[in-house]
Amino acid sequence: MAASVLRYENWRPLLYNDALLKTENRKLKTVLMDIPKTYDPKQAEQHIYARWEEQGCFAPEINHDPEAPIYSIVIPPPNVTGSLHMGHALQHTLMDVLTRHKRMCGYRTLWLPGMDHAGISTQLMVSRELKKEGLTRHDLGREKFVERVWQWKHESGGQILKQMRREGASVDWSRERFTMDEGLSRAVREVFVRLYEDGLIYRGDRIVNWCPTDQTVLSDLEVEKTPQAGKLYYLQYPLKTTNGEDRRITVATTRPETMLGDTAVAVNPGDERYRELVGVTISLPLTGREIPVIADEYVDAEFGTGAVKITPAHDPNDWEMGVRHALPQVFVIDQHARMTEDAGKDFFGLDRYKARELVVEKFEALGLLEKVVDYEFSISKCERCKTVIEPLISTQWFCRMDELRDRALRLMETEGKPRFTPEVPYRKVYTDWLENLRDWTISRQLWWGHQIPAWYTSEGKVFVARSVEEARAAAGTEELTQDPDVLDTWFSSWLWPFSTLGWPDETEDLKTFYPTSVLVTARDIIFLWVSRMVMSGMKFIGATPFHDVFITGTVLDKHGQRMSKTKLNGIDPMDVFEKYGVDATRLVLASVGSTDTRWNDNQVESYRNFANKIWNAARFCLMNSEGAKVSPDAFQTAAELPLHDRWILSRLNKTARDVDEALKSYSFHEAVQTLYHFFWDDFCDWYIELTKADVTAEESSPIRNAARSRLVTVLEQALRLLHPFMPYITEELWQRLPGVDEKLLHPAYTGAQPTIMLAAYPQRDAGLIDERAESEMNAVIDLISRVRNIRSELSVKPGDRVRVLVGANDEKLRDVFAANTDQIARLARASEINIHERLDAPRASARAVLAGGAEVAVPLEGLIDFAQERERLAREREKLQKEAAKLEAQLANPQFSERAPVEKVQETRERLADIAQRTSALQQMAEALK
RNA sequence: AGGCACGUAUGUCAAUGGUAGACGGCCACCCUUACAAGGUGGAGGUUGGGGGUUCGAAUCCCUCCGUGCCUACCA
Repeated sequence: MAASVLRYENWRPLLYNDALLKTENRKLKTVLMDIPKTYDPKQAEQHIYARWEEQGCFAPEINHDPEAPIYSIVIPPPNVTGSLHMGHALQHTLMDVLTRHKRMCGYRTLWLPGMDHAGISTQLMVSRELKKEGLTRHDLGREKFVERVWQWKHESGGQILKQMRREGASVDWSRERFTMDEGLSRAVREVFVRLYEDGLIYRGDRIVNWCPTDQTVLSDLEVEKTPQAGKLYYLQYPLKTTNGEDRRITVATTRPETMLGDTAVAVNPGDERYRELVGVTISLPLTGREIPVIADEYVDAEFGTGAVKITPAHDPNDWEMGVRHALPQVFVIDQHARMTEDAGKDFFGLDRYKARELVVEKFEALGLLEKVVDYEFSISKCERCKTVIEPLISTQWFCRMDELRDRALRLMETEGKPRFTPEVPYRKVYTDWLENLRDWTISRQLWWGHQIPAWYTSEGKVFVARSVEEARAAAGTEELTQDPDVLDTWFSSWLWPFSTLGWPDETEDLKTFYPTSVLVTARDIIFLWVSRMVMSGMKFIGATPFHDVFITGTVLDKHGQRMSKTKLNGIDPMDVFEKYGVDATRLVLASVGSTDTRWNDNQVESYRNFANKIWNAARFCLMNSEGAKVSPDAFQTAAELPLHDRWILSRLNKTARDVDEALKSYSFHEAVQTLYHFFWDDFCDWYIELTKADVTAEESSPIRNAARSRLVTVLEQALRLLHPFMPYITEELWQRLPGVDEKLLHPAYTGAQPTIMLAAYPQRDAGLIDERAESEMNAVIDLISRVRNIRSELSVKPGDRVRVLVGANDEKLRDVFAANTDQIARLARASEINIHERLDAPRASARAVLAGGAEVAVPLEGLIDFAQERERLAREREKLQKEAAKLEAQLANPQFSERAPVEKVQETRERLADIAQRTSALQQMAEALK
């Protein structure tokens, strides 16, 4: 029976139809007792998401308030090849928290999902599949290959989107985008043409990072540098002398094979050792070529021998020097990293590393190898396939960045946009990088991607156009060949915030949701992506693409290492969901926020326990919910409300206030802490316990039902506060509360099916924050805690009742205790509470001092060891005296009272006075024991 | 090499220059009718070392040690 009751679709009408609510069905409690004692996250995770999706809760259209403020986020598009890792889970959690929060606040909310076509990764992935069939992409040809990639995408791409559903990500699937969609491709072509027409895109010969495996150029940002233990070879080059004298110049190199392409040796112009050699000719060994010695400031006289071999065709720095000195370029290495014909017949066709060995061998044979030393240097590798990069000269397309860069920098300077969180250090990181920006190599020698919209005539004349038709018209001929290269993947990603909204058309979405509210992303793509989006946004829309940028921390493994596929130290978020539930995992991730954090299962476990605590608190409320109803009126009888009710209202409103402020400043950790403590400490530990007496009464009565209604009403508010962080459990429970209906929805969503995700997020009501209730409640809590403390220290059996004697000078305090004797007696397990102005307790009592100077005694004839008890009191006094000493020293310092703010001095005096009072009370108690 | 962070309880992390906290773990006692994934109570810190500024420093400055990240170059 219980199992069917718990089904989402049918349990609510079954339990809470009006008839049941009216008739006080006795069976209700029995049925509800069958709610399991532990929360099973999987059950909720299975059905709830689909329901939200079916009802269209994620789309901004659900909000029908024309005046609603706008909140929008575009997802950093994950690679189509990717599957969910911790970094995604972290970002998605934060974006979902923000989105759900704003949605519940009545904003018209859009969180737009989508994917990136990920040029190199995807092409590699499909090529690898082909390899299994014994094919290469060249066997298929370009068209068939691209078709095959699309097929792969449809069949197995986008795993991550399914996983996002499990995460509870409230993205609008109706607006899902892919960077290779027709719409986005059109935006890419439009941007390319406009930049070309503005003279910002050009084609030219440059030395570039070439990946010999992937057969494509890579941008600097796609290259990773790794330290490498290698060798430094000292090669001697004979100088051409008129008198036939054997003179040599020694150069040091890590890549001897490139000497075959040397066209000069450079020295620093200020270097005395070589001054007279500048201009002298060298006969380059193994080649028979003659090359000059030149002088250039770039050369560091301190390093190596102070003389550098120059290979303009195969080294970026040498290339630049070659340009400065008009040196010839000799190509000795080809695109497959093999030696060319120009390297000489001994080397032609050799792999670069084989060639290196052979060069060294030959130098040694010639007696020109001076020495070889061990040397550690960093080597450039392809980020994707880890092949060592070969710098090569080739014709590529470039984008000039100066103008774009300047606008982005000005935006930061004048408006402080985008606003980075954490501002330190990312604002500086961002601007520093922009200031040193170089031109962007945008062409890639791949097949998968946006083919460059440039066409060539048979004479090689180029026409850049939005379409082949446009190009033909411009060229006046049908005989055009399109540039075979595709654009860097980032050339579509950098348009993401507006291309996804329909640009270049002036769509409603673009007008409504651009600029987006915030970008949540990882720090390693601040340059690759964030800065470029700002530049494109400024250029093409004239406005920043996002107001805020939140940079997440990194989830590390337990040794503080980055999680990575190669290290196999990654933790799969899906496994964690499976083990602890999505909601618990989300709390951990929300707590991570912007700090680097080592992953720790204990943390998830503790939040799993928290979810269970919520479950059981709700279970208790439901078991005692006959005659109760969630209602804003539950607290309307304000004047007569008991202390604990006024107190929980105050706590609730402070919590709403604090969570709101925390989220405003992206302090996710603080928001989680606030909610955790409110729910567990305030609501469970105290409120439920304090209201239990009324709520669990056997017989129905107006008092009982009112107390029950207040209880479920507070619970309902708490669930709403928790919802953005823990969407599943809150929905699961919310649906079961009595009296939950469409009236609880935010006004912007009236008419929608009742769901907590469209309920109004609790806003602080300053009028309900009640400092007096809080301080009175604190006094009661303090008293109960002290009695519990005494019981524990003196090993009083839990079942034994004790007498509690209270002495308080303050009449108001006595009134507070008097008004709550039943509560105190119940929670402290006391048989009676006697409150007097002065404490008058039997000698055989355990005593304690409360905050505010009240005293409490628990008579324990036979249990008290007088000496031990005196010692206990002495220890406590000692603690206080230590603190008092510190405060006294502070006050004794004349500088303190002179320079510290008046309130601080006053506060210190009060604290000291309080301590003095408590100390003397403890003293008297000790006396009483003699 | 330069730059930027970080270093707090046994672990993971908090703390506008003003009483150093939370969670987990640990110890003791309790299956008290929402919850043992729980309850009650408790132990545990010269905030990496040293110096300085200040009435007052985990917080600001200097320095050393350790860790991480970024950028550039390394012929």
